[in-house]
Amino acid sequence: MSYQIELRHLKYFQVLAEELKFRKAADRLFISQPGLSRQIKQMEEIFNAPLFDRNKKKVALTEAGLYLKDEVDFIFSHIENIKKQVSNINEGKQGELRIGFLGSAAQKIVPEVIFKLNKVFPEISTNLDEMPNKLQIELLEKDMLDIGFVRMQQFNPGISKHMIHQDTFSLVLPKSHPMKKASYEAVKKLGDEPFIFFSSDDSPFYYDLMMSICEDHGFKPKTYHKSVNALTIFKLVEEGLGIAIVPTGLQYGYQENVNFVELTHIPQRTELYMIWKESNRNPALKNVIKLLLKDNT
Amino acid sequence: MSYQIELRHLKYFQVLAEELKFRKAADRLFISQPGLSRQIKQMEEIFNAPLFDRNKKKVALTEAGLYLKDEVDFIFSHIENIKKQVSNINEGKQGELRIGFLGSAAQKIVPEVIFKLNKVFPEISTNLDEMPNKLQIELLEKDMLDIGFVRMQQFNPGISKHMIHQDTFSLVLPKSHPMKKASYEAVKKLGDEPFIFFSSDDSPFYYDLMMSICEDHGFKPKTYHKSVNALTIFKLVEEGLGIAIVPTGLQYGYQENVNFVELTHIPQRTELYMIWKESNRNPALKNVIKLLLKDNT
DNA sequence: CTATCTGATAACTCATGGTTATTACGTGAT
DNA sequence: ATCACGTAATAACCATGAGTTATCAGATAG
Repeated sequence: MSYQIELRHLKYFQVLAEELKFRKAADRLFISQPGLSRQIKQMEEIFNAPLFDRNKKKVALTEAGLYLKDEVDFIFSHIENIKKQVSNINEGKQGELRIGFLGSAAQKIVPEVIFKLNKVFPEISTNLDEMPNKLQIELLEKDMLDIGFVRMQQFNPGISKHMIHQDTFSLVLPKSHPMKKASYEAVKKLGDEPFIFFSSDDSPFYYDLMMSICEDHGFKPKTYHKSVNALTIFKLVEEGLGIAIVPTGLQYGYQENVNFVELTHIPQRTELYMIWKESNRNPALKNVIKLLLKDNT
Repeated sequence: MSYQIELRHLKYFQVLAEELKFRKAADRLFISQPGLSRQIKQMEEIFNAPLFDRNKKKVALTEAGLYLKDEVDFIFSHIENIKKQVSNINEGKQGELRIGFLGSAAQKIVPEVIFKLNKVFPEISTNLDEMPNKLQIELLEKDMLDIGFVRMQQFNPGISKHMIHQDTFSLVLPKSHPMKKASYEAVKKLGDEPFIFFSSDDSPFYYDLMMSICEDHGFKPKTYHKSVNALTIFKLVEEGLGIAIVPTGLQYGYQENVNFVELTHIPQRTELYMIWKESNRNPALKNVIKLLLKDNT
């Protein structure tokens, strides 16, 4: 065992694997091309396997190199997290949780969870960001997020879920609209009105659910406007551009300008899940999960 | 950002964290004590946090250092696995699976699984080891095992399971024993006979299940001999030292010297689970899991 | 109060990562 | 062809910093 592998090697490998050009990679690393060549060569000796095919024409990753690239990316992202964590602990915090959540959970549920969390772990700080389902999953997978709050049905393997809240849907109507809570009869009556929905791109499942409500009542909604943002939707309803169906929980704080009519009788419910990645090594997360599982058994 | 962290630092830290003595750690690392001192100091600068308390009296890990130790151990074990994996891929193998299994699955089930596996992934090599439940879990957690075959009920979080096989129990009786398959009446009849069981240490759940069978029939078994090993149990039965209850699947290959009487009417069943750690990054494992989940949906 | 631990500091040296200069080979344009 | 401009590998040199030895300052123990 002549040499020892170092992070330097891995960093060089990582950049070269991205650029697939020694010159370009060397420039990005602020070293000379021969220097990089030598280090990569050394690395291949250590691993006892070629990592790049040099066909005099092109530099390409070998099978082994392809595998290694993923792992190296993982290692560096992991080390980055460790650094943050160490400095957190050093500053007296137990750790930091990076939390993503849907706008539709921002009003009531997420604040409640954070409040509870803070009561039990006052030394854990949080970093909250509103974002759509899809992005949450993506960042979770990359270890760039610790906890997500999403509405969806299917989850990739390696993602754990815990149902936080089940909610009915509510109609959102302009103040001027003839239908009121008291005079409510049926969704069917609204078949001709234009609907405003959440964008389907970010959470197709949620969109399908909305559609199923309308379908159950025998009509296909006309949709002229979509938005990812609840406030925007309310604004549009307020302006008389259409009506909407949203999770009932969203009404907190918005009752002034629009009317809410809860649809308790229809079967559809929306479930808010707290999700996290099984393999996430953030110790703060581990504590939270432990607490969560103890609470609900 | 003055310096860059290197694996060297982490290795030194790891050893010092174990020894908690600069001299001793330096000796183990084959470097001089001042060299180690300097590298650790540098490391603390990089992390911007003290990792050791030096009280003029004793060297001890700080809170942050304690956390880091775990992570560093993880990183090195991970890199070790990566090295093996890279050399595997380089040698044409898709990868290697380290598989642990109970003796009671060795006869029929594990070979069948391996056979299927080999048909789909001939380039994945395996490394099979018989071991008790407990050890499998332990090695799995440490990423020293990829797949386990266990009989148990509860699993730690982070461990995934998949039921492979459900089996009835069978009585194991000496050839000379009056009770035969044909003449079978009830387990109760055996209340006075001495029983031979699997050791309770390694799988308390399994032991409890055995007990419940006897309990259901109104007796508490007398047990003089225990063993982890099925063959040993059969041998003891053969020698007339008692009778046993084992998963029916175990009889394959052993019918010569003892009689098996399958207990189809009692409710107890034993379930063999294939288990793995969610966060295991072995790509060969990922392939196998994917196949497994596709098969059974 | 000495003998012997401990870890930190200071000054030196030498291995090796990174450098420049050069070679060798490919491609594409003229 | 051959010239200009790519690519990466090789060789020889340089200089940074990891590891060295020597020493110091406290703590502990006989």
